[in-house]
Amino acid sequence: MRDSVSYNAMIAGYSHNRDGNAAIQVFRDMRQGGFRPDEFTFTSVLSALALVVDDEKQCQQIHCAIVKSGTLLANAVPNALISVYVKCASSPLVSSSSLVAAARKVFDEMPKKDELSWTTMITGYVRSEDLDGARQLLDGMDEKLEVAWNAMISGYVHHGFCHEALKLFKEMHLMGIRQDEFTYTSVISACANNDLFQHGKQVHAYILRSETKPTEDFSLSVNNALVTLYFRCGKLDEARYIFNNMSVRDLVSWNAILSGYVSAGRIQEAKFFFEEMQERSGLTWTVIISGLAQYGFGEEAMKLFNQMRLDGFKPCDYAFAGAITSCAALGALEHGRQLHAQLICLGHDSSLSVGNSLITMYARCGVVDDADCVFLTMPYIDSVSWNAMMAALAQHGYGVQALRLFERMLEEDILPDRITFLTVLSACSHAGLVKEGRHYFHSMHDSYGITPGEDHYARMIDLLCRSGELTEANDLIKSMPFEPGAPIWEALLAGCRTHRNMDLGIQAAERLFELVPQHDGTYVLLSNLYAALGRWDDVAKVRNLMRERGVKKEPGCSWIDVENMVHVFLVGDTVHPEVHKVYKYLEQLVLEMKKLGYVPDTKFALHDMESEHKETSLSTHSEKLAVAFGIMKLPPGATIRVFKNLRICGDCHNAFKFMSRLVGREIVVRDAKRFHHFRNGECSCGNYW
DNA sequence: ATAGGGTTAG
Repeated sequence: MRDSVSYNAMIAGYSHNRDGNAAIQVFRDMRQGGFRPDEFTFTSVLSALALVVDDEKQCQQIHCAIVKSGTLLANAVPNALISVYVKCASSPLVSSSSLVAAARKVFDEMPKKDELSWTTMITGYVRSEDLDGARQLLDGMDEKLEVAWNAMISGYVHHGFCHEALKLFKEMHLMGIRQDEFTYTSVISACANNDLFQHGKQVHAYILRSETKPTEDFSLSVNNALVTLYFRCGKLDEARYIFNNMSVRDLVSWNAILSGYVSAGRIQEAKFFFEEMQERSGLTWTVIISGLAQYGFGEEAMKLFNQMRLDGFKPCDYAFAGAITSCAALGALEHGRQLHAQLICLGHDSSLSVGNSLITMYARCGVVDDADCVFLTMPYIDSVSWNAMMAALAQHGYGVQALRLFERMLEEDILPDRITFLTVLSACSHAGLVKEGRHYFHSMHDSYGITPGEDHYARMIDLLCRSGELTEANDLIKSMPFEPGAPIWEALLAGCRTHRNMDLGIQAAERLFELVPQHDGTYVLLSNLYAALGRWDDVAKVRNLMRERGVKKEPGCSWIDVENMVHVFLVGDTVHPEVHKVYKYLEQLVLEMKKLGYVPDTKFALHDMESEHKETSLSTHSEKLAVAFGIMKLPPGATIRVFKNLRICGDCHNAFKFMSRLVGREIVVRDAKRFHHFRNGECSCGNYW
């Protein structure tokens, strides 16, 4: 036979071990056995219920039982009851407002509220996003209760009201309320996340002045927040200094220094710290994976994504987004599809960042339709989604559709940002929409108050140059409120090459030689400009200049995904195991293509900067090798998707038109700038690239 | 009962 004391002990035991359901079951047994629950029973059972509650009825039932038992007068019981209502309110399945109101009723009826009552109630409002409700309660509180103030401040920070948080922080100081590490860390991160670096540094100075005797825990958490603050304001050395001088570091410290270096683009340092870490969390992996993906280390990112799983971590949606971004960069369509399928199984596919990265992945792998499908089926979208989808259309030459999407975005009252306009301008550029480009370029400032940056000017100049408006482009450069940098001159030089404007082209090249003497692109463009005019002596001069200055041309490199394996070909490749078969096959193809009227562009062969030797035949271009390999290996009718690190060569572009007709297949080539879809002898870029 | 470390778009 049990007595009520042993029931209480069992309930408390299960509850302590976080087994809420078991505790509740014992509670039911106890009541069926006719035992009267007392205040100790209810405090245990309420903390058990808080672990599993997801339904308003459960709250009401226990509330009712408590009222009947008359235990509401002991503060521990109503406090725990408030806490259950609050927990239930933050469950996604219920409407929180009535639950918070019920909690508030319990709170109001308490004759003597204690610190816990106030804090729990205020946290309840914050959790259910009722910041005004929380604030009213805080303002009506006579006690100087720092925990409640901290909860309020962090509530403001998490909901983006960082200025309110800072105001409250000052007020707290003026009212002489004790401030602790919770206060400081919240305020520092508010500053770090909202570009309020001056405020952040003031807070730092204030802490240094005001602190009496910092405990170990105080220093640890405050320094963790400070490391992030200094990274965000670009003071890498100061962040590192704080980290180095910390007497104790925990996982948060290491993650802070890791993500600091990642977001500063210092991948080498990030990798170093990642390797050094003794303990890692899911977040650690997510940070390094997305960092590697973003800065062009796709293979490494994928490797770590797999390793993360082997280490027993379940990747969160952000980690998946990083892996998907890697697939986008690598053009690993099948792998990307597999990740997508896994996400659907895991139920993560409604995540915003996953959806956004999928749009980009499908687009950068050449299948715009699938990108569009993701975009259309996402349950929530934000400006990133719109930008990603517009970019997808723009890269594939669907300029008009991209602009139509932009107009729809405006109709739906989504505010365009700087990236939106970058995308809009490149959509115009890829599709030759000069008039539209001019209009949007002006409207970004006039209608949306966004000052065009150098990158916007560069796109605009690119657009003007492509359509032959070199004078207007030059005027635009002169009208810029800042000194033109490399991107501007590059756009101008590229345009001059297309339209054979020698004077302007040389002018641009000279500026580029000053600004970025080691950049191989300048030499290539200038040499192409000379070649276009038949000035072979000058072509040779540029080559010599390049050699003298020790500038190396980045070798052309193309790759193709066949059966989930990436096959890489370099220009004039001799490394790929099957490359000799590929050369033979390509020769046959060229013979057949000549019958259809293909004439190899020999000018290109002689003066192309990509080939080391003038005699080298055109067929050694890496994109030709990769496409030929694809035709050999992929099943009949399958689309050939090839990726190239540089821009596609003119002769290859011509050759692929014939090839697509000859073998009756679609050939999709992604080069450094955009996509080319070859189908039935035509290219989607309309020779405008 | 409150905090400190993150992501996707060009």
